[in-house]
Amino acid sequence: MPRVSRAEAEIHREQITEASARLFRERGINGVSVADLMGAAGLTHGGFYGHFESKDALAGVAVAHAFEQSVERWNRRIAAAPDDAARRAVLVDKFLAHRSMKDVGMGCPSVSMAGDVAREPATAPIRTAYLDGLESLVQVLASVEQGADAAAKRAAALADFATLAGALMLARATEGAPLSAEILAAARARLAPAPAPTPAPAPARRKTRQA
Amino acid sequence: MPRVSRAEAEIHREQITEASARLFRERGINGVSVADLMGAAGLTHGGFYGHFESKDALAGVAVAHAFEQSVERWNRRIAAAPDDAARRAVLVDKFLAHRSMKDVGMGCPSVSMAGDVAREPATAPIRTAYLDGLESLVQVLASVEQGADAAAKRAAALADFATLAGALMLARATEGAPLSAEILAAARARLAPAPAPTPAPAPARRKTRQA
DNA sequence: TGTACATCAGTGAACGCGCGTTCACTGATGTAC
DNA sequence: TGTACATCAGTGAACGCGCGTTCACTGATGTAC
Repeated sequence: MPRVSRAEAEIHREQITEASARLFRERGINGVSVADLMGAAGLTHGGFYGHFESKDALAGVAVAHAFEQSVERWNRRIAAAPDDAARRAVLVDKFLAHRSMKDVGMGCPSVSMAGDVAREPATAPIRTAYLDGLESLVQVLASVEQGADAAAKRAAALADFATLAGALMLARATEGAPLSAEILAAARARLAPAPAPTPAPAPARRKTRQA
Repeated sequence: MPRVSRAEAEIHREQITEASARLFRERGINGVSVADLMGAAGLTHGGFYGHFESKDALAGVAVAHAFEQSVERWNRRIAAAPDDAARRAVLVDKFLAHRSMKDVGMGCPSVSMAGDVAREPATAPIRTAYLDGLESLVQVLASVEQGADAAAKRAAALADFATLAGALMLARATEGAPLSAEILAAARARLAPAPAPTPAPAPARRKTRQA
């Protein structure tokens, strides 16, 4: 059915973006074909170039979208906490959760896209998207850090982020082995020495998304 | 010139392994073709399957080789230091050095291969190679950590490793932006708060390799 | 040491396949009157 | 509101290309005598 309405076409564009944001995180940019992405929106591959200039251009849009989702999620989480210490704690706790490690497609793109981004040339759209997205997340984290001044809070956020992202990356690469959970636990202990760890298997309903 | 001597064939196998260990780290497994790898050893692509069962099998061998190089390098570095604090400091310092970030092909495979490894199925040879290699590096780091007992030293090593690997990953993905060096500096400050940072541009000759 | 022959490391053409991108075409949508 | 026509979202075949892997072949190496 060719020539759908403009409203429908816009919905299609959003579906392609949404599916790309998930599939690129799960399988990497080379691991997903244009036909896969269009198929995820119920379309055939030929129409792709009516929506995006190239696969690379879409990768930039998709990564930006994934980071926006993460920033919104982080802001939602810290909004419910009473003070900065609790806000930082909830971000750490969710980021290093087992569920976070498993659901790559909805997880933080700072980890799942880092390898792809590092290998792209400096001019690729995905690099700008990644840089801006990471900066946004770092600022959210810095806003809840303890510190004498803004510089100290930012430095704490950067070091914390390195630990969080590194732990998730290593845990995923060793998934299936005991070492995987060991890494997550060690990072959790390092970043949140005092309070309670994970809240237990959860009683009733929970949100589906993560870090 | 077909049918070279067995000694030459063994050298060819080592050259393929060596080139793979470098190129896979730089460009990822999908970023290098069998023809590229054979070409790096001065051969044509057809002979590849006389040396390795498949590209996947080679990836396992190459990653294991890369980790072995890293373990040797770490052991060489700590051998020259007077005490455990100095040993840990030199490992942190070299891992987070600017040169370490730039030379992906000779850098630690725990960072450069993590993305590829995480997306491979559980049965892929590269997963076992990565797991064993990472475990070896963690043990080297644990052996120079401060701690009440072996468990505490291992936990410290795992948390430190997460910070090191995460910082290098994020710095590479943001290379070219000020944030990149900022991340490395924050991780360095977190892991080595007291002693001297980088030793300065270096006076005379230096080794070529890194983390 | 020398000869005869089997072995096998490497060659290069060929295989089937999937990819990103292009393009002529279709027919419902959107618009001008 | 109704009609006529231009627009353009999506289709599916086709393009050129590079990939991992296979295979018949070559001729120096390695070995048996």
